[in-house]
Amino acid sequence: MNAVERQNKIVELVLENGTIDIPEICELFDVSEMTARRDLNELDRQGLLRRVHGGATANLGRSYEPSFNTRSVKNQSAKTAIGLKAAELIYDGDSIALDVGTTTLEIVPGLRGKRNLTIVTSCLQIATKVVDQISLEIDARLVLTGGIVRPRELSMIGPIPEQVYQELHVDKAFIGIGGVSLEDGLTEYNIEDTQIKRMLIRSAREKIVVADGAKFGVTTFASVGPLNAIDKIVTDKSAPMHLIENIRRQGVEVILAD
Amino acid sequence: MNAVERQNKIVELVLENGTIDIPEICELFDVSEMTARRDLNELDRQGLLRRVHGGATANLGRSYEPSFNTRSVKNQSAKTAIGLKAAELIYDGDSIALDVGTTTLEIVPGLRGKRNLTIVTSCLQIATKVVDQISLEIDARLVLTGGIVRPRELSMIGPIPEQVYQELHVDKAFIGIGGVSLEDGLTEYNIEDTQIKRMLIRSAREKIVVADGAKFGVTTFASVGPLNAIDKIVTDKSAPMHLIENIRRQGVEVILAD
DNA sequence: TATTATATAAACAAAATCGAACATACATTT
DNA sequence: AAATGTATGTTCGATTTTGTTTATATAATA
Repeated sequence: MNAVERQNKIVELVLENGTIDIPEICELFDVSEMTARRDLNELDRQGLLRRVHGGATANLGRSYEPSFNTRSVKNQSAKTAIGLKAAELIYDGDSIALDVGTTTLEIVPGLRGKRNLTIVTSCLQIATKVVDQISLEIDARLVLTGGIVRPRELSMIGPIPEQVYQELHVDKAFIGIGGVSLEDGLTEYNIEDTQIKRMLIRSAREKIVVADGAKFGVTTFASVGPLNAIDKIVTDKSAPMHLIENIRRQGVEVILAD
Repeated sequence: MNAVERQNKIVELVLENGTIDIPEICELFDVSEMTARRDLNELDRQGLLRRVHGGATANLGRSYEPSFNTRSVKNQSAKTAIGLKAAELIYDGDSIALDVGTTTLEIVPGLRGKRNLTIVTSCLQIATKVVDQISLEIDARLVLTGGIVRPRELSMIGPIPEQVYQELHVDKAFIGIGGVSLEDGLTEYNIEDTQIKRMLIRSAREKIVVADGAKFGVTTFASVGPLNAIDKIVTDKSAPMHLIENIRRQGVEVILAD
């Protein structure tokens, strides 16, 4: 077992149990305390966990966003279903923007077979997936916003994408979000994201949020906008029914994936 | 069992188990450690897995590499050497721009270990490779220009990258090129590329062309600029000596990789 | 607060791993 | 047959990772 493998397992364990301590690591992987410490320090540096005296804990504060890989596992099947359902809203010839996120990423497989799309995104991972799965020349045109690449999300931020979104106009924007609540509207983990999401929303004729049920009733760090800033929400049946009803009364169409 | 066959099996195993180590390969295929290492290094270079100390781990999300790969096996070892040599021109703290190309792509491995870099590129493939190989948060900041993604080269073109290059200024630009000749200077296959390359050259304090020997004495379709628009050329020993001498006389420093 | 137990980082040592250089074997080309 | 090219193995110094020791820092408890 090499270092990388061991560190991955440590992260898994921490995410599962919420915490880990040095002796536990020593025993599990048969390494010295020093190695265990070095691993934890490195993982803390990478932001994958939080180092504490004697061990480490999961890194799940309110303004902390779980890293892409970690997040994508959670609720995966719901997200896949939501992504496919959302893709049904896209027609041949549409220009669409795909926001950063694990749910928006799941829209990509649903694009197969659609013709003459223009896809705008500020997420490197989505771009890669589009290139992998779609025949670009014939069926789609891919536009990247550019910007400073954030290491974990592989999203691009800064003045470049803001300016680009200001100048581009798409038919439909699909927006990923950290939390959806009646009181606080749409909220996001990261303040840098909120600005881009706002521009994205402004640049689109139709604004569609994709969010699995676990996001409902949740408020995260930074506000993106009120609920009525958007037109539709695509979610799954695990979303609380009373919240859905309430959101619908505010004029937002809520679509449920099965 | 030949090398290719063995390497295919290794990739399969890694995809299946998520990881593999050197002794495992030695035993399974009855080869020396050195061969196992060479295989893993080669597969890492191809992007089929990620090399780590003691073995390799799976590398997801890069399945578009092979198509690119088949195109560019030619002069690969020369390009690798040129890339490494060119990387030696980069110092800690530098901001650099990496142009589209198979040779510029080979600069990326040479960036390992350098600190505090800012890397600007309009090539999706280079971006992916940087993300895979460099520890972004600490060692480098990656900026993508954005733009319309060209299906085959995975480079970005159009008004967005032109504007971005106009507004950014880097210490060193590394430029890939289709042909270098005394009469016609620097030329490129594609007219869309020339405009971007010109902006790139203008935005950099030091302009460095990377080109294997086969590009010398060659004129392709569209002109990028005269030879004296650049400061240095990094190439290999297969470049015709009389041309090199002549280029040097024009005040362009020519660096030979071994 | 003072004391004790535990955890920590730094420095050094040991082990594993690495890659460069060269050697060998075999196939292909000239 | 000779020359060239390719794949592989071997050796060895360099590098990376891990372990051990020790002085210091931190937490728990009296």
